[in-house]
Amino acid sequence: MGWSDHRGERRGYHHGNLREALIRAALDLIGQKGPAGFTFADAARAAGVSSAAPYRHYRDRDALLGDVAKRGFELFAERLERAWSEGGPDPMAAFESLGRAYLAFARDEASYYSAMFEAGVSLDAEPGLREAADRAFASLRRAAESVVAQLPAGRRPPALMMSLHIWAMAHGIASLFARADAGRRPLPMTPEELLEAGLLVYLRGLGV
Amino acid sequence: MGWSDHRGERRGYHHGNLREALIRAALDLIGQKGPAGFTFADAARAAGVSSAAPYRHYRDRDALLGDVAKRGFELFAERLERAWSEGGPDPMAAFESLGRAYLAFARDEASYYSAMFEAGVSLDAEPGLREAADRAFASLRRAAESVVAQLPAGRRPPALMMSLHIWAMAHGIASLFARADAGRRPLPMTPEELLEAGLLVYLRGLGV
DNA sequence: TGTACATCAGTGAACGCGCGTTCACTGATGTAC
DNA sequence: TGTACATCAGTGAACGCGCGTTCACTGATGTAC
Repeated sequence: MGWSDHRGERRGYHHGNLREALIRAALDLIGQKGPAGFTFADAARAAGVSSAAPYRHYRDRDALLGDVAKRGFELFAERLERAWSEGGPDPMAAFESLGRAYLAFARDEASYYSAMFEAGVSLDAEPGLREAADRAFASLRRAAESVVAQLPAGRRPPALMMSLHIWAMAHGIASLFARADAGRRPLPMTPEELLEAGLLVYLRGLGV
Repeated sequence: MGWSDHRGERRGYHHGNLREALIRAALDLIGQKGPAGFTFADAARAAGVSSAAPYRHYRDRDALLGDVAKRGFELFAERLERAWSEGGPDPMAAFESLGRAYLAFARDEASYYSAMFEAGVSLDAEPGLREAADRAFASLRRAAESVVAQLPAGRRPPALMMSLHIWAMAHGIASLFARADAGRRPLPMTPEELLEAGLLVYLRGLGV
């Protein structure tokens, strides 16, 4: 922070916020050309800095990408938790809200989503990455547990399995239909409606 | 074909089967380093040929990748159709077989699956690509129609929507859990069991 | 409050490397007669 | 069946380019006294 904090402009010899600027540059470039479509040098250029400067902050391009993925999962977890909002006003409404938040994130933060799920970043690549990913998944799991708890004791499916199904369907819809992936398939409904309908059918199948 | 057809060995000045050799090289390299992890020059090297040779067959790396994706969809469609085997012996069994075939393809032909869904290849990149992808999807849709037809006329969900749900769940499970993606999440069950359970719940929700 | 000094976060020049691409060429194949 | 010739599918040398990476350096910041 400090003197270079206004709209990210350079102010002198030191950038002052290069780490953040590199993250933003990486997100921009992912948005333009996909997760494989940029280099360390590109990121430096986009941040308005010499090609040697990024080495003060990241070991290499993969470390930068790993940090982007980590921040993505942190943001994702926050968004999902907020949407779930502790199950209120009632579990079904919270559940729908969670699903919409999932797709909204995949669309609005498409570059983050790409770095998290499509860039081939290993969860062990960056300290804290796996924890951040776990935290995001925990939101889904908590929601599943809450729904399961509504069922009579004899007919409760395993909440873990249920949350994996929900995650798979949401991720499947997001990556097949909800990305601006130039040339994907036209749908008879929006991805949000598709996911909502899918989750309703699934929950009915569980007896909810 | 002809004189260089035995196990792909070079036999003289002409390769004789370079196109196929480049495809195989691309698949190998995707398997080793991911869809972004190889270059046109790498493919030439792996095929045992000078770096100028591939230009006789492909405009550039993207054209090669596009061809790989197209062949992948063709193979995928065949496998799905064979698994469905015209709905026999009964629709539910055929349905399960289809699901297993989906995951088996994603695992056994991981390089093809990558080129098809993770390499960012546009469906318009290569003539015939979209048609091949449509044919694969048509298998899923036909299966959905067959299951829908078993329901009483008043309670038939749209088969297109149903097939999109099934595709999304299968793709979600394949890409989140069934890839050897180094560092993914441990599961309480196999991806096949997870998909089978998910489809059963979903179908029960439809009233099947 | 001022000064000296350590540390931090940049610069810019340099390098080796491999990629993409073109080119004139050449060996092998196919075909017309 | 043999020969001449067109075409095809390779070679290998060359090039310009941008990337990754290192290095000695330097300007700015923070802090001890």
